[in-house]
Amino acid sequence: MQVKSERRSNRDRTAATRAALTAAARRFFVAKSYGATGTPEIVAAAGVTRGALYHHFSDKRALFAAVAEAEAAAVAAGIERAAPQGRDPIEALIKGGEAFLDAMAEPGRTRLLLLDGPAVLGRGKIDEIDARHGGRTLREGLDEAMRAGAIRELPLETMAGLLGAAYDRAALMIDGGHDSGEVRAGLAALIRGLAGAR
Amino acid sequence: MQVKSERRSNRDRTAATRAALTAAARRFFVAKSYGATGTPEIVAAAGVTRGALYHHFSDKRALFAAVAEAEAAAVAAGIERAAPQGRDPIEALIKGGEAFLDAMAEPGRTRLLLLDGPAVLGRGKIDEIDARHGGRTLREGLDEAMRAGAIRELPLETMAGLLGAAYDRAALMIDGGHDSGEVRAGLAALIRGLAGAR
DNA sequence: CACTTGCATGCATGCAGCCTGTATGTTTCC
DNA sequence: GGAAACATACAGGCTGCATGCATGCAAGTG
Repeated sequence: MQVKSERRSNRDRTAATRAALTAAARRFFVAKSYGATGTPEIVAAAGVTRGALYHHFSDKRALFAAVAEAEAAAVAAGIERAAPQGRDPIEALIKGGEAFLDAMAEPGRTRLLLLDGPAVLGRGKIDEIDARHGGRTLREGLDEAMRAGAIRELPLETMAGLLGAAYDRAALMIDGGHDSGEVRAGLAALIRGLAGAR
Repeated sequence: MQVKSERRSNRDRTAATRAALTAAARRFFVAKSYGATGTPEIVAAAGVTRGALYHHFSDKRALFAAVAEAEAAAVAAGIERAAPQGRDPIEALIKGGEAFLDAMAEPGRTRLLLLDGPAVLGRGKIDEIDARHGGRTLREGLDEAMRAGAIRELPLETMAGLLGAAYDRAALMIDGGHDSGEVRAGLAALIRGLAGAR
């Protein structure tokens, strides 16, 4: 009689190990922040050793980057799923923002993407991640609204950055207990303001 | 003949040591970030030992908090100094924002207050610091503009938070090489938009 | 009003525990 | 047989604390 040998392909092993590591890391990073989390507790929770971790990730930072990347992708997917693509580009923009806030309501996302992310990975890296995922939606929405003449013509990258920051803070405020309706109304006012101005 | 005995009162000693520590710490935190800076290098640069550090600060975090607090106060002082208090509350708001960006151009401030600050001290703590210093100016300016009927009536705290986030990001963008004029124009457009909207 | 006596404050040194990253083995796949 | 996946062992560094020493300081004493 022989113990179930649990034979797996290398690809499966890698995928499973990486998934276990990022999942465990995510829990700790969310609960205790990146800095206060040690790799020993991560690997213990994931059921592997530190050797496996450093085999798959060059660094503790690289592990965090993987977690953040997945989180940003999940946010973008949430927005994409809810994307209405209505006629009015202004309303589409606002709806997209609502979808973003809904997606960011998932526990831990604000900490990962808005607090620790910039500090651990640097503004540049987190901007690049954002540009590929969530921030892209906003930039495209703004672009469309400008092309349609619905809002004032202004430098796209700049406005996407400034409005994106407002949306990020909005997510943080809601996460901190601030009234969600008020925050959303404020954001809508900001957007509509860009439409009216000469 | 006796060696200059360097006799100092305890108050003076404390002030000098704390100043040396926070100054040295600021340099490293700015150059290498909070996480990558060790207390040994800080105390070496300050010319004291780790014993002195832990005598004056409960924690490495507490030392960072002292640095951030001083930085925020310096920013607020810069704004206060440049405060125009013109007739038009809208223009006053925009001018105040320009003063904020000028103050934030001082090297290291974006990293201390906008990147590491929130991650190390937490959003709550950094908000509280901001509320006492720089953010106060914005909130008061908005309040005045609303009372004067110059901009749309909206929840004050909420709008101060959202606009404050845009200004923070603006400082980061400029620090990152983004064109300052464009960013300032974008911010002005956001503010003026609030004036026009119904 | 000197003076010393006792205590608190400021600071240095040494230690314990933990953590990161790497180097080196061992097992599993291919 | 070789490479990939993983485990184990080790070196260096860092944080926070506990302990020890010196100096300022306030109160009492003669």
